[in-house]
Amino acid sequence: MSSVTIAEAPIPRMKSEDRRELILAAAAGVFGERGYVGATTDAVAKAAGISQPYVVRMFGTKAALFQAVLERSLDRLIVEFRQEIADFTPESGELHACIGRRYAELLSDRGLLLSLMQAFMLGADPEIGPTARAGFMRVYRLLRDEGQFSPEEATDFLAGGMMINTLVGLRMGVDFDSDPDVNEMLNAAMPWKAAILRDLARS
Amino acid sequence: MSSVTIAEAPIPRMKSEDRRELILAAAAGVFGERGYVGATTDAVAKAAGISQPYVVRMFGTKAALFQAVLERSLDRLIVEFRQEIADFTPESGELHACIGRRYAELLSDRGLLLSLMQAFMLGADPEIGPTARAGFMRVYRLLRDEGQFSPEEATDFLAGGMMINTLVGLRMGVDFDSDPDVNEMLNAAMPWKAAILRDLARS
DNA sequence: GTCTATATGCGGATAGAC
DNA sequence: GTCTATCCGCATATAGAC
Repeated sequence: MSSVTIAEAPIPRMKSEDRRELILAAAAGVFGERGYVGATTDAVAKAAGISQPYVVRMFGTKAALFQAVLERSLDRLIVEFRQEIADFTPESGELHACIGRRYAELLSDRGLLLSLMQAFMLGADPEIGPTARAGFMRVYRLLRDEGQFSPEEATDFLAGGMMINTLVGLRMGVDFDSDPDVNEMLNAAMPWKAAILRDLARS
Repeated sequence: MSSVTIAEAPIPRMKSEDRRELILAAAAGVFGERGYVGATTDAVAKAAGISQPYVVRMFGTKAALFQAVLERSLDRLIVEFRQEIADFTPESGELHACIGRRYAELLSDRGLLLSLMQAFMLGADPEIGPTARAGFMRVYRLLRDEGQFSPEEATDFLAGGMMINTLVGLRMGVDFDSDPDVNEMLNAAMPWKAAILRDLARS
């Protein structure tokens, strides 16, 4: 009979706070993969397992979503660096090497690094530009003030980071490591653990 | 009378070869500014002073246009580097510093560096990715084989380049140099001529 | 060689039900 | 809290005239 209760479609409900985090994580991946403009709210929605209008509903606009992703990525980066600085003891080796290792570990969330890098390319955008510049300087100041880096040490460190970001952006190592030159280059660029990048790359 | 010859609208004709170069130059700027997806063929057309369909007509598709821009940017970069290596004499100082200066001068065509960098972020794209990776390796090999850089020297040099590209992408120095930290950082990142970047930035 | 007009598809955003 | 349906604008690409 029509009054029989049929198994209802499982509509997963969630506290909007949790849902928000879920969307942000998905969005970081999509923005990192396709860039700000190339990413669609629909792709984010699919990655988060919800409907496209709901993504927009939660953040108002795609631009606002991107800003939120950017903020989150930066916060997480800074938390990691700060903790490495706090945990640091002279026996661990050199501080910049330790932070470098920590940075390399962040590669496990490729979206984090790439969404940041995408933002760094959008300096001309009137809304994103200022946020991106301010974010970059936050990292610089952290290294200098809390990490006791000299300006030169800080910029050298950042240069290495931008190099790694670029290599991640290029998807180096994915299906390219048949070329011995690539491996030579990757090893030189990341004495730490080119291995890690290689592992992560297959995805 | 209707047969009187009125001054006709000046329709500038050109050899398609010249027109092609004109479009490529305009496109490099637009792609650099807005990214591959964000750039519109219409914006390129306007920058080149022609109609949108004509842009498409000449290159077939937007993707093909981007590939052409990428190729052109890389070729120009490599020509510059190669010449600097050829002109090099021990009295000029250190080779990597000379090439660095040459790189800094390329900043005058911001589109060149930025369109390259945009391509480097598109490694996930099935068409652009391979071209971008191959291009990056071309530069690496040039430094190593013709410039006699060790792998470590080459990657360090490239890291500095990626840092500069990032700063250009961020439009650092444009309306941000009221912050003394920014100037400190820029000076550390580019002992060469932070001044040049500053000049170029206003545009 | 270059344009105008336009077809077509896609993506962000809104309305409103459940 | 979450969905379906849908509007609307924009951008690539095509057709075809000059």
